Amino acid sequence: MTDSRQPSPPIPSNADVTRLALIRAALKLFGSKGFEATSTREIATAARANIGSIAYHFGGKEGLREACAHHVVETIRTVAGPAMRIAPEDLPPDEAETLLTTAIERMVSLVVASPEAGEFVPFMLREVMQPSSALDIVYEGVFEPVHTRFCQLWERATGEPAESERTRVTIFSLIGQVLYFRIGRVAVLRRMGWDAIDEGRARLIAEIATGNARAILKARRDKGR
Amino acid sequence: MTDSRQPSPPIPSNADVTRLALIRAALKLFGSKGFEATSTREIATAARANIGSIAYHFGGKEGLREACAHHVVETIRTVAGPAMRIAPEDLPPDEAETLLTTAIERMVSLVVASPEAGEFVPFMLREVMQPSSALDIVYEGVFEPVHTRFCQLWERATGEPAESERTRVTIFSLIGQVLYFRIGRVAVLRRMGWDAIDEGRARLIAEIATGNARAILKARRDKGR
DNA sequence: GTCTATAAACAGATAGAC
DNA sequence: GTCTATCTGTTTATAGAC
Repeated sequence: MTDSRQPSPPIPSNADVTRLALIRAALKLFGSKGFEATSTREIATAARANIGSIAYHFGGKEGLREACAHHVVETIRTVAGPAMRIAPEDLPPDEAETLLTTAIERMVSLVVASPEAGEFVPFMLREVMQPSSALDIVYEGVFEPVHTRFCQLWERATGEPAESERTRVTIFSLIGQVLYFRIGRVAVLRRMGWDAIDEGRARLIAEIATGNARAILKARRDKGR
Repeated sequence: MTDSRQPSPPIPSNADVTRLALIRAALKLFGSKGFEATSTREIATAARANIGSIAYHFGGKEGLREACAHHVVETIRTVAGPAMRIAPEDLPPDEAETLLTTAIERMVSLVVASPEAGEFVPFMLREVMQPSSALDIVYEGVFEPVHTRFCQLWERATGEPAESERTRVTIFSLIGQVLYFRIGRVAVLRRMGWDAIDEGRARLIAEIATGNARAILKARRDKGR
């Protein structure tokens, strides 16, 4: 009935709609409450589907978790892919620095954004805190490529080898300073006396995070001489 | 029977031993697996106590969580208390900077240390990720005082007001860069090709974290002129 | 205080009607 | 594909013996 054979943009079938609704609801609940704390009934209700549909589409709760991981990877690949593909060779140091700070700014937006895309981050953070079958998917699909990319930009900006221990650990510290604004969100809100992180506050955070990165970059360059 | 009336060092009764064993086991399990994913039976077995003892001593699972929070606060207060009480007034900038970097080094040891004290950190991070009745206890007992302390040292080192938005956000970024080595531990291990974080690796992380702090400090001081 | 038995609620998985 | 009824196991909390 709804089948019109278009090759390029596939028309979402009725089943696909249910499937996606389940993934979206699960992603949100897994991220905010945790996998074990979320019941399949809760997910089905939030997705306006029935409990049986989880078993039908994903084989079970664990399968749904993995489907969520794939969905996160695919979505991030779509939005961040183009920027990731710019070859780092032949980049002058100051352009590499600009790309790096821009990447940090984007990360702050993603991490701090309340709804929509921001749901991905808690899910991934929980996966990495408590490795499961879905960790490999998000690690290889997001963590590893993003970290590697940052390391390459760092090399172009400072001259330090991208894969040296020092560079890799430094990049983790740079990423960590941003991610904490999601993990410790309630502590941040309470300590700052904020009720939410609006755009202006997100800009302040981004400004400080990129400022930090530039300061560290500068210190390393000066030392390298 | 075991009651010898010594006022200062109270002899631990049989009940106190069970109580502490339960808290310790729960702290470890809540931290590593999460509150909901941990069953009371599991805790009782790990503590070599019976299930009923949790209801008896803490009223239930939720009460045990709060007892864990109090235990964490008390322990941290004992070990970090003395350093926290050094008055920040009249501190010359370079001494404030030294105190700040020393505090970061200690935080790295605590965060990266696998067993013992390191069990506190995952517990607190989970609490802050998913606020519960125990969050207030750890927030007011640890998060808030530590953050405030860092802000005061920052003021002495840079001249920026301790309670300005900029300072408070900066301190969060400084703390976040360290905490991520616990949250993203498995990602760090995998990306670094490490099987564990031994003392030498912990020193590398501490060196980079303190180096970052000094670089940011320097940039801010230069800008302030 | 310790320990066991049990109650009442809830979990995820499954079979089968539609 | 959707939806419901049900099975089986597990959960926390509780009552009561010792």
